[in-house]
Amino acid sequence: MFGKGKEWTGVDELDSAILRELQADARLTNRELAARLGLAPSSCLVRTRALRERGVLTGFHGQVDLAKIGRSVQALIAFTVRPLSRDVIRGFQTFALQQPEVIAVFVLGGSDDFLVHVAVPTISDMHAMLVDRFSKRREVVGFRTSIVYEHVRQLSIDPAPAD
Amino acid sequence: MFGKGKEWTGVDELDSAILRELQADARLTNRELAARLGLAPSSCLVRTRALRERGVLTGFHGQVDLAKIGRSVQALIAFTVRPLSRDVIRGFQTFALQQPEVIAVFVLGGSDDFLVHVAVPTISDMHAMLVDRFSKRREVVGFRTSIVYEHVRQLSIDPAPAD
DNA sequence: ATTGAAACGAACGATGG
DNA sequence: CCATCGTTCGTTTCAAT
Repeated sequence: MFGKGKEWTGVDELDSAILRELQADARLTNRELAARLGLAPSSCLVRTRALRERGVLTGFHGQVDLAKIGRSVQALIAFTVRPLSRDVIRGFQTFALQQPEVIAVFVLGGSDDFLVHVAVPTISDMHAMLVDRFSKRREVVGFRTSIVYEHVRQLSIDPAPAD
Repeated sequence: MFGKGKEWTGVDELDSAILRELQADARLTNRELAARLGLAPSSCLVRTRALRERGVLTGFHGQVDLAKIGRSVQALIAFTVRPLSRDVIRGFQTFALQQPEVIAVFVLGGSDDFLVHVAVPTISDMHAMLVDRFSKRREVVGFRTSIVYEHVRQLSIDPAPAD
């Protein structure tokens, strides 16, 4: 009927514009945002708040340059874990997120079970992390490491076009 | 000598705390941030500005719930491209980032050359994107798609501990 | 839904401790 | 680094449309 699944929440052109601007710069003042949309600050505030309350906007986060905080080496590590039960998945995920080197964890379907994005000062820190902590976990039956030379994110993700 | 490579920029405990708070909530007011650190607002402002000017803090970004903007299906796609020249790498990366489904691109070393994170409304949109656009590129010699069931990011990344 | 006006709070530069 | 003042600017509420 709507073609977007049950999570679809009406987001009109104005909402989209708000999302676009705030994804690009979370510190835009409400006045400036309103001015860019040709809206009164009060109306703009109502819409932005509604987007947060509906859970469309989930948060605002500062970004740091990893190299400048002493984490120049990035990698993606694909893990296979066994047995593939809910408990094991949850346990590994929790463990991974507790490691200070870990930036993000993807839970996957396909040939690998997890992809873990890490940032460390040097290659030997990565080796130490893998052999001393990750491969000591009993559920880990294998992993493959790929160095990340570059990581670029989209400045802003648009809502999917209406069908 | 310093063990952190040439990008190392002195970040003390107070700076770390600022980075931690602003990664978790980019919209903290300077006053509130200062209060949490037990610092005067004026001093806090000086430090936060310095972190931006030194490029340690690179930006502030709003986050959206992908499902709520009609992009419920996420995947990671590993691409192999040939020949592996600078121009080809740059060209593919630029192309990928222009696709509205693409959230992020990783340039890799190892068995795959790129990892592309995408979010689409449905599986058939993903299929269409791959066959109609990505696999038409001459440099693409192969790819593997893994579904993303979950994607969790660390709330805050700490500076690497001093050696 | 959107608005304007008014009250409140925050940012910021300057000064001096 | 802290404190305070003063100006400017932003936020938020609310009655009205």
